[in-house]
Amino acid sequence: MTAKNSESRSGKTRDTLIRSAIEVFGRAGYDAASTRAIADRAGANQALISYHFGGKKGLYLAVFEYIGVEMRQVLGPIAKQVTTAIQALPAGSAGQRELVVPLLCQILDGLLEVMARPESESWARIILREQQDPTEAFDLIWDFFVGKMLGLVTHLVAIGSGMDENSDACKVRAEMTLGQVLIFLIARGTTARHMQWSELGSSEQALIRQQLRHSLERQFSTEVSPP
Amino acid sequence: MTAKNSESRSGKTRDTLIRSAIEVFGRAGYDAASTRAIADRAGANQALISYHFGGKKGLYLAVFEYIGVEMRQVLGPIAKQVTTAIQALPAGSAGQRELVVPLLCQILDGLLEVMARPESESWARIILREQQDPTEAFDLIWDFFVGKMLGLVTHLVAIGSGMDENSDACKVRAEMTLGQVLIFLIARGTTARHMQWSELGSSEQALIRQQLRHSLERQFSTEVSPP
DNA sequence: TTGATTAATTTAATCACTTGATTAAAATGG
DNA sequence: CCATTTTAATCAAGTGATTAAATTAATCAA
Repeated sequence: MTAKNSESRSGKTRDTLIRSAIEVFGRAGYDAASTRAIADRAGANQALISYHFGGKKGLYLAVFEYIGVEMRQVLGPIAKQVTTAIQALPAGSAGQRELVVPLLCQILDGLLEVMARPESESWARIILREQQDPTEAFDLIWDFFVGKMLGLVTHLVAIGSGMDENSDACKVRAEMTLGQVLIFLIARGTTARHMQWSELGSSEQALIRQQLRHSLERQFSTEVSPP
Repeated sequence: MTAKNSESRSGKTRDTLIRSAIEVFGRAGYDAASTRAIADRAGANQALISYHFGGKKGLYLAVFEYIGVEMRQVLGPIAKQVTTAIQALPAGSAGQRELVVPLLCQILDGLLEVMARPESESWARIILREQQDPTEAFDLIWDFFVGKMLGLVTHLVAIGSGMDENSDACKVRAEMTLGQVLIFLIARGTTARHMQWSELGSSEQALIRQQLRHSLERQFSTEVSPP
């Protein structure tokens, strides 16, 4: 196989096409995004999509592969950090429970920051669309993004709430926790009107983080909760 | 204007087309949904879409009008019930604060129930899509669905948390609260894998409601929260 | 109750246009 | 020179919209 590195001529074209495709797919959705629009934005010939990716669907998959790699680079370190922080303390210890809220904040803040970046706004849109009708493309990011991050959150929620990590109740609780921050990425239309925010800038993110921390502290404080 | 009631021949055709359009738009999205597919599913001629709605876009708007009416019928009573319950008690009273969690549950349970119904699964998909790129169609449901329901939640959160109802912090908190339940409607793909749920049936909804209540009680219990 | 008249509705055919993919020729660079 | 990559032209299929003809149902006169 010829090198896919972005140094070669072929590699550069692939890169440009993928980057353009992320924008167009994100804005229009898979079906409404025309290969011509993608090629035009990339300053490339339309036929190159078939040549390099085998077709529109191939390009779409390449986009998810690309996003998966980028996402791993940003969220990977956070995931590792959180994992080691938990494992550093004995399971069930009070110290571990005290870590739950700050670690949850760390994960959710990272998620918010990554997905709210102007560059990755298209990511969020693409993933959200795929989310509603998962195709094979979803597999390319599920393992890490959802599997790993959601798994970590579930683990933390289990520690913080005393629930069994493998119980449905705990998983539900974990998704609810994620929902508290994801809502701002998903319901941008509503947020824009409700808050009269034109963008999800740093000050808006700070406010969300602040309220998120309050909420998490209330939910997973170290006091015992009623059975 | 000739009657639009579903008794007349014209009215029946309009009704059938709208119902079919909800399914097709929901499954495929606006662009990917072809007028022929909509007409076929409705057992009608494709040209009738232009005749009755002026075109594809007109049909799309009619769909939102339809959804808006239906949603009002289901959520309207809940909204009224909650409003009167709050107003029955003096503002700032302890009794009012005690109502916050049950009333929030009532709203969110209603939302979950409505949007999780098999018939309205398509609604959720259409609204979510529109949410990401709001067009004029969004206006047809914003006022009630988001404006009113979100407004009520914001009001309850204000009472429960002691925040100023008009502050950004309170609005953020309200959206976070809604996010806890909406995530299950939005991230079906993730939920399906994480929980290994094939549908959002009554037992699944019951589990969500239960955890939701726990979470809300922790967040908005009557104890004073730190400033 | 008839049968003709008329407007509203439905149908089939066709319009110009865009879609994703393919092809053969041209260009590029090692 | 030659393999790789890019280009322009073309394909069949599908798009939303429009048209004129056909059908339906209601109205009025007898």
